[in-house]
Amino acid sequence: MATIRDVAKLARVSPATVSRVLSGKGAVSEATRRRVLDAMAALNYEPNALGRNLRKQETKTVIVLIPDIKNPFFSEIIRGIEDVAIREGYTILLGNTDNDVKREAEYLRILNAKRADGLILTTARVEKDHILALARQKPVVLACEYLLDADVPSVSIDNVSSARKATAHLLSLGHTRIAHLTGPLHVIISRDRLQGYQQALHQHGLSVDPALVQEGDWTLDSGYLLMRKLLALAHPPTAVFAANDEMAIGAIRAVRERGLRVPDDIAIVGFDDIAYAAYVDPPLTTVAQPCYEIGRTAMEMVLHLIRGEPIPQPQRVLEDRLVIRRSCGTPRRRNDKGSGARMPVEGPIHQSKGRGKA
Amino acid sequence: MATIRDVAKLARVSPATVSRVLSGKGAVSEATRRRVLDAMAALNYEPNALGRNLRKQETKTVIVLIPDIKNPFFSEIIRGIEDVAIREGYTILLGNTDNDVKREAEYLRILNAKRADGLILTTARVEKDHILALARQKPVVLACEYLLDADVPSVSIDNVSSARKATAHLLSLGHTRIAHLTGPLHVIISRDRLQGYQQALHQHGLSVDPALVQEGDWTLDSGYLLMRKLLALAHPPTAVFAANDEMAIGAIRAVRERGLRVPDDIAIVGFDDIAYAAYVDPPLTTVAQPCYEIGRTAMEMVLHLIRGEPIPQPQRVLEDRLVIRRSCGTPRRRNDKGSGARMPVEGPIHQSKGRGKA
DNA sequence: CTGTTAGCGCCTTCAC
DNA sequence: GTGAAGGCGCTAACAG
Repeated sequence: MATIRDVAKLARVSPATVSRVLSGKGAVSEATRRRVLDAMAALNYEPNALGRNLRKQETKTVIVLIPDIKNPFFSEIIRGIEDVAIREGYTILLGNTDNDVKREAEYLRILNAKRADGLILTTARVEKDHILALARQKPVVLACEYLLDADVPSVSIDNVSSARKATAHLLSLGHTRIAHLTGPLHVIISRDRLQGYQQALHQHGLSVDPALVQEGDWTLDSGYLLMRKLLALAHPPTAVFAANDEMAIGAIRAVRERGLRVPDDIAIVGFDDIAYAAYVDPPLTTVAQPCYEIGRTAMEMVLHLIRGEPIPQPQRVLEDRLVIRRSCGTPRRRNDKGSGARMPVEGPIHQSKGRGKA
Repeated sequence: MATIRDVAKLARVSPATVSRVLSGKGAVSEATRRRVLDAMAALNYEPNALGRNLRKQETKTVIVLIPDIKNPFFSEIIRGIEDVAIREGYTILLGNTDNDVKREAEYLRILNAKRADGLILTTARVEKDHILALARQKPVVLACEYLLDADVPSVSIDNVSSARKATAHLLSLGHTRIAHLTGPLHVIISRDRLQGYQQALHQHGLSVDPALVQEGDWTLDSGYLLMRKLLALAHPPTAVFAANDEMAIGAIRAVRERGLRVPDDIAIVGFDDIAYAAYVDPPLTTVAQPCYEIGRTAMEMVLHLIRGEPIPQPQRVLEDRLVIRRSCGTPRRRNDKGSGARMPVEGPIHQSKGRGKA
């Protein structure tokens, strides 16, 4: 492979001049510029990033840590991140940690070894203090998550209010025995959603039945398994609010296997509005997060940090939206009298964002 | 950040000795080794990868190009790749190209700029000659895909025979009007699956009705839309073989919206066996690809290439498996007489592979 | 406008 | 067993 010296030699200039042509900075006469360009073309020259990286002490790379690449929710965030990255000449180093703290640590070492200029963390498991310490020295941004009492930049939705909204929706349909399938409770957003659920019940004068709160791990399987547990209860719930769509979909299957129907026997609400939510049967009522937007914003934030610019709004909270489909049905008959067949508003099959084509 | 010189100074040795301790190569007395280690700890030293990369002309990074990160099929492949990568001290640079040739080209440039040591391509759009040229100079491996008459290492399943098998299954249930939802036909695996579908029909003495073959783009939406088209036909099909699960799931929704039932009115078979396949209603009959295995193998292959070792089996074809669930039902009544209610064999809800936990 | 010089941090000879 | 020297490819500062 040709180096900058080879190009310089062929164009009969110094390496510095070639570098100037390359970067576009510094004055170069049109004539020599031509010569250099020709030489580059002739040698099929591609600047070696390794030399440049070392010299400039930067890699134009950002690490993105996600706990579970199989969750489509994260795919969409990654798309948002990557679109901005590409536009700005950056590359993303994907770290799928599978919820393994050791693997997370591995990627943090890569950051420290200067292999990347910044880091985007989504629902990480590293300890708060560790993140804080890291964020003091390196560009770090939290996506979908935030740190209490800390000023690490973050983008997310208000999970408490969203969960409250979702639960309130079930309450408004007449449900009083509402279960909640939580995410792993060591993750703050799981706790936030749990809190929103509790708030909604309390506001309705209801108390929280601990038997109806089950901790899952976001997967289809855990939703399925936990729902079976709930159905085995002496007093099973009439509605379920799952902390993400995958668990909700798993729950639907469990309900159906039991010979019951959604929403007639059990109403279900999910969270995230992944693409499948509109395609399962019945289509899932869920809280739509602006995933793509979250990704975009997170990437823009690290970029600011990397460039030493101030971040306009370091703690960004984006809007979510309750998408009502069929999985929670119409208002529930209050034990005896019907309430008329009101058609629920149906959410869109999908929202096309970015450059997706049907 | 401390450099190797700082450590050397503190340990009162030369940088060379520190380097020796770091790499474990070259003899160092136990006493000085201790001193160096202590100095490293004291300074919280982390070797700068940039310097090392430049010196050694390697980055321990492999680029993985995928056309669509939202497709869960690829997520699983990535997991396989990453697990091997981590184990071998490599990192993956994820390139989600969204089927954009320009974006692919961008990532190939990164490879040429020495920012990565190798490349794994999954169903890429770059021209064959371009890939060939690249593969001659750099470690390149194809996953899920292969190049005709070329010796670029690849791992995939035999898509022709799998598709034949899937279609034959529908034929064996008594269907004769079987539609096929293809992937984008510029991708070789789409053409292979189409070919398998055609072969099965021919072997059954049936001809292919062009109206029943529709080209999609792997997405839920395209499956939905194409199925609507098929249902609008004067003679709609009684069965559909979709080239992937997402399109199959989209198709199910279209069928149901039309007031028809799966599999009673229309039988559906998918391809890939993504996690959702077992969770939709009815659970999807599909061809299970060993995604994780494909990923693992692909990564092992690039590593061989990078290390200049020979690859045991450069053209690897892995086993697939038809997973029979409920979406294609029991043998079809031949117009008039019933055929007894035979229960279909039900596939597993999911296969747990790797370190996934329920 | 262009060339020379001097490293970025590391590893690998080659001496001793 | 250890140190000194050189250079991977590039760019920034300084001369001219």
